[in-house]
Amino acid sequence: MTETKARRRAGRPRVFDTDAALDKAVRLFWQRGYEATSMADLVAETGVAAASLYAAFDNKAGLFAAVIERYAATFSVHLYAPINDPALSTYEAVKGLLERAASSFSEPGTPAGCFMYSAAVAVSPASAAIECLLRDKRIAAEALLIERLQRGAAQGELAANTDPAVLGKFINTVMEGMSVQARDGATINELLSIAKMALDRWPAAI
Amino acid sequence: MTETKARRRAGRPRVFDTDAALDKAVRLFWQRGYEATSMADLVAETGVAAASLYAAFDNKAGLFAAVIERYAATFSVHLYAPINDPALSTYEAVKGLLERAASSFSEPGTPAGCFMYSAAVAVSPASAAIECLLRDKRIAAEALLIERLQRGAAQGELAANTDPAVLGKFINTVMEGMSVQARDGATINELLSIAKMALDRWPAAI
DNA sequence: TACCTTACAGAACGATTATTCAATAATCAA
DNA sequence: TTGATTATTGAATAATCGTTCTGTAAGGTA
Repeated sequence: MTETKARRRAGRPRVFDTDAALDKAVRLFWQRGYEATSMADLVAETGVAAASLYAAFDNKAGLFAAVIERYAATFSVHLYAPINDPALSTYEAVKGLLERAASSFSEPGTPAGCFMYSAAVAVSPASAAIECLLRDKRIAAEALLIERLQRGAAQGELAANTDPAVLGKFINTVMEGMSVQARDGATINELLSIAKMALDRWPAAI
Repeated sequence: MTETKARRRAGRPRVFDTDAALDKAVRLFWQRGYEATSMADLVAETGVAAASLYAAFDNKAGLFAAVIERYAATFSVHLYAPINDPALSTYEAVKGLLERAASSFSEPGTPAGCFMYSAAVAVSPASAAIECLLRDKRIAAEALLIERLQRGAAQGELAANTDPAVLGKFINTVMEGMSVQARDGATINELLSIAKMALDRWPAAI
């Protein structure tokens, strides 16, 4: 937590709420992707003038980077909470992750699927850096999952012949596929059946 | 097969090879997606003048529609061949599908992943029809897989308590996830391990 | 009060977008 | 050879892209 009573910066104070604007921008990039979202769209949606957005975020790529962090701090934190919950068994943690994916990917109030998986999959060479930002986040999330599975394996929660790295990649793959399914209109119940099937034959220790 | 010696249309004959141009366009849209691929890019890559492309395909959306059919007639046909092969058991067919996905999604000569899953996932409202074209293809492919599983179930190849629709959606989800994994740099061996783990969930009849 | 700093609003920027026009070229049927 | 039809080329179209400039407003500090 930064100090609430922080020294006010000199100059005219910012009038627009940064997080509120980012929340609007998150929805837009989430729905349309990076390249298909124009600065004009962002200005219209946030109600913040273009020059103000540039002053705050440098350029479109900078705004997108801030949007990624905003999404991570809100939606991703909620999605991955079971993985970081020490009270849960490894199986419960993965089950919780997939079930949250099912509900969150099909949540009516937000665009379908996961922002990290849809916002910049295929992109022009000029925006390759943008694609990379999201790819790094995806890879980091997968690593987090694999680490959790490795801890579980170390505590004897997984069958001895199970490779946590492969299992983690598999779970992550199913989740990425669930995002595509959600984009194509899959209901929460369909997503839950998919998650259930992925959890079937869980390689528990004997 | 249309007649080879078809009556020549009146007027100046087309000089550029339509399929060759479409093959180039496939790669471009596959790599960059619909919106991030400009007509200028397509002109540079195919070597065909803009006006000629418009004469042949009406507009960018029409060209993209032709590109979809070209991809379906080449890559998709190869990918789904095991599903349509009556000599294979249901298990062998699905195994063949997933293994072809693993190798084709990581094939060095082509963009990573599957065109149908990456070329237009998040798109501007103006191009919503484009997104729909691909979604319809994805849903049709899933239906094809489910039909194959239903035939297998009817022949007693699946466990009695297995819902072919759920199993098909699960297999399809894994394949969609594998496309994202391939885009993020997964090797063919990693993709094969994922496919293997999905097949471990296979509900064979007792 | 007078500075200094930052943020605002709106117009303007050059570059790029998808698309079309006008002129010419190549084939067929007569 | 003449006319009809279609393709090609290269320039030109209006609209939109991300970005920046200009002038003014709103806060601090002295």
